[in-house]
Amino acid sequence: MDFIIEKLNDMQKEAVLTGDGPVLILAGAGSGKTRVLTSRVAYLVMEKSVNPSSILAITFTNKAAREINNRVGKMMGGGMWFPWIGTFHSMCLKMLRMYPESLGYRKGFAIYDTDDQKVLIKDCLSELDLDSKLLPPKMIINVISRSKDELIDEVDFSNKNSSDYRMSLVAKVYNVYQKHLVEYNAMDFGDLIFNAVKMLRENDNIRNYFQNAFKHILIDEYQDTNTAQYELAHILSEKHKNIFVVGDDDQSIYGWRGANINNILDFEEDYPGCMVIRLEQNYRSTKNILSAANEVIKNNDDRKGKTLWSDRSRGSKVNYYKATTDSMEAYFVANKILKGMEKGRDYADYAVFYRVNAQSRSIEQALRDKDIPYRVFGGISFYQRKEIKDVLAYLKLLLNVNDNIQLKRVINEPKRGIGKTTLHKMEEYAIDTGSSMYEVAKDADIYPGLHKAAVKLSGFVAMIEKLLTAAIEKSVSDLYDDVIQMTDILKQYELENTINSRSRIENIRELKSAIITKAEDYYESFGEELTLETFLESVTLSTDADNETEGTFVSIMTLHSAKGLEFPVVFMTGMEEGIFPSVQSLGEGRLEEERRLCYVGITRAMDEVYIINTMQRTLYGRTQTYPESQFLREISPNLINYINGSGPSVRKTKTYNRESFGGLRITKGGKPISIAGFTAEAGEAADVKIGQRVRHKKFGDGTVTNTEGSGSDKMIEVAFDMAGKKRLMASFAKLKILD
DNA sequence: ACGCTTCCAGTTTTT
DNA sequence: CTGGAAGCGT
Repeated sequence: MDFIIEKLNDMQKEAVLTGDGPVLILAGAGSGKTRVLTSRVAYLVMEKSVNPSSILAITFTNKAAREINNRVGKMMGGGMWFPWIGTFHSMCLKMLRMYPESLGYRKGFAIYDTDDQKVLIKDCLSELDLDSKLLPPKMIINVISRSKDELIDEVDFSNKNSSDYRMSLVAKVYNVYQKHLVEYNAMDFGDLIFNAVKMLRENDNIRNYFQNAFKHILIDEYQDTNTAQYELAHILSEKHKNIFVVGDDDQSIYGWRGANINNILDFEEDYPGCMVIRLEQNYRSTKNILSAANEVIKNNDDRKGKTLWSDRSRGSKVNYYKATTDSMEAYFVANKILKGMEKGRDYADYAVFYRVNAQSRSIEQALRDKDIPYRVFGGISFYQRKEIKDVLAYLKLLLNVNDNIQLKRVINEPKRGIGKTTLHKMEEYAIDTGSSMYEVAKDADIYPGLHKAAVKLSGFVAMIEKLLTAAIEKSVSDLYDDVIQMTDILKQYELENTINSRSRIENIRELKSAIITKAEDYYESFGEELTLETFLESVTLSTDADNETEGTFVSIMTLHSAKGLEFPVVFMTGMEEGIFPSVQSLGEGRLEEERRLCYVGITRAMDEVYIINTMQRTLYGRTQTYPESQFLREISPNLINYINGSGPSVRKTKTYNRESFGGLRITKGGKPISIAGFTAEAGEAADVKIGQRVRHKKFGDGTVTNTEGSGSDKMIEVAFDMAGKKRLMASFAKLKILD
């Protein structure tokens, strides 16, 4: 154990060795958070003789969970099994699977993803005769999900929203939606946490059992927990009070998804007498990069406050490049990467970040053009693809034939001549008889409205029945073969024979490899054959973020997906007001979260950062101009290396012809006539920063766009509103600083 | 019931 | 620009 402790700095040691009771670790970016967490787990087991099965460690991704498991295993020489390391969702699922009846569920309940939710919501809308134009399913899903995050059930929601007509309708949908979920024996993602809390609250025995079972609770990324997760942790830790949370309020970027930053901000009040330890030494970035990140984040009010420092060298300045178009931006990135490769860099050293997935297109194009291998992270994951979801829906249906949502997805996929009229009738009969659509399909010939479709329906039923037998007898991968073969799902794509359809076939084939790999892993870990249930569960709870970032390729991803990763060289693209920060966040006053996102981006970099914006961007088929991001101006110019000091904006500066502009009177020709009460001393504005508005006697008002050099040689570049761009000697220019 | 056309919306997304 | 959904004609 000593060899583990030796490697830690004082603060990390304190964190790892701290005694029982609540502990809050405020761990800055790159401060060795995972090392602390894993060391703590190893310490508890090896020094404090804590049983691994009484440790509950919660992470936000499966990847992080795996990493902790592996690292702890390695530290302890392997062979130790931690049954309770996982994500909030997987841990809750594990608890719920033990006592599903306590909530009126049956064994083997299904998990609904967003797609399933959407279908079910639409069903609920039509059942209630509500217009999906007035109440878009997406919005309803959002409202319901946020409510579950806040532990507001359908009854509470209805009571709270009785005055708002629209919301009272949503309340109705929420109610019917929950009813159907139980009926279909299914839970959505939000239910997993919500129901776990409910189960613990309402059942003394179950609560006591888990409170006793978990002697130590450790939570990673605590800043991104929502209210339900907070409550879960609170209940579980009530008895032993050993709650050890690690997080960084400055990296809370999932507020829009229900994360409650107050969980971390108020930890000290919620857990009186808790220990607070700050990890402020950053082992990742150079001093310059860190300073830039610190300068940005210090503009936030809603934070605990901490300043990261680094032992590393100053390093190079933060590079700033102003491109003309998004395509130029992308080629700048590509060329920089090629140059770096000549100097001995590896493709894997590079990451390109952007605010929205749609921005990846131009980046991808430039990289492809320059033959640079890359990989896009996030976006539509493999398991979200339509063709994969179709195959999975068949498998899910085999787990529960009464799951109408899956049945509706596959019954006419591929086309079997079963259309919506038939489906509508089946649905009605199912409601009338209180059975499922599959039961109705089985007895299609006894229902008057289904005579015509009866033959087709019985064909479908016969196929499913055969597959049901196969599901009992065969392994998941053999069952997959049967599904593909009997449903003939590939045929339509083969006939289509387009690039698109061929890639769909490839994906479906790829699914088999995924099944085989999972089955092998499972056998290795548990010595048992992978069950269909376990397979589907792991698929719904896994995401793209679990993918490996190692390899010889450039990683390109959204800033959100970048959290937790690090790269020697980072490109922050699209640093434009309206893109990043996004218009939506500006409109909703959610600037601080955007700024945290910027902080996350910069702190991913080890050696070099390139911040890029462009004057013209084509997004969603619309070309627009955006001003540079305010975050850029928050970094002081002495930390920035301006790659192209004067962009083409010089030539583009227009001569305004307005009567009055910025307190300046001008004539038709654009020449100022007089400036009332103007006085300025030479050198008064020697320390101006980029973005600063200044006034010049001759040129009028303008914005500082660049500064170069220092001391008496310092040059300032100012884009004057009327007179265009001028370069001035800082120590001589008579400039007045404006507010 | 199906396939073709038109229309529309379009952040971020660890589960 | 692009994918998905709704609408319409066969």
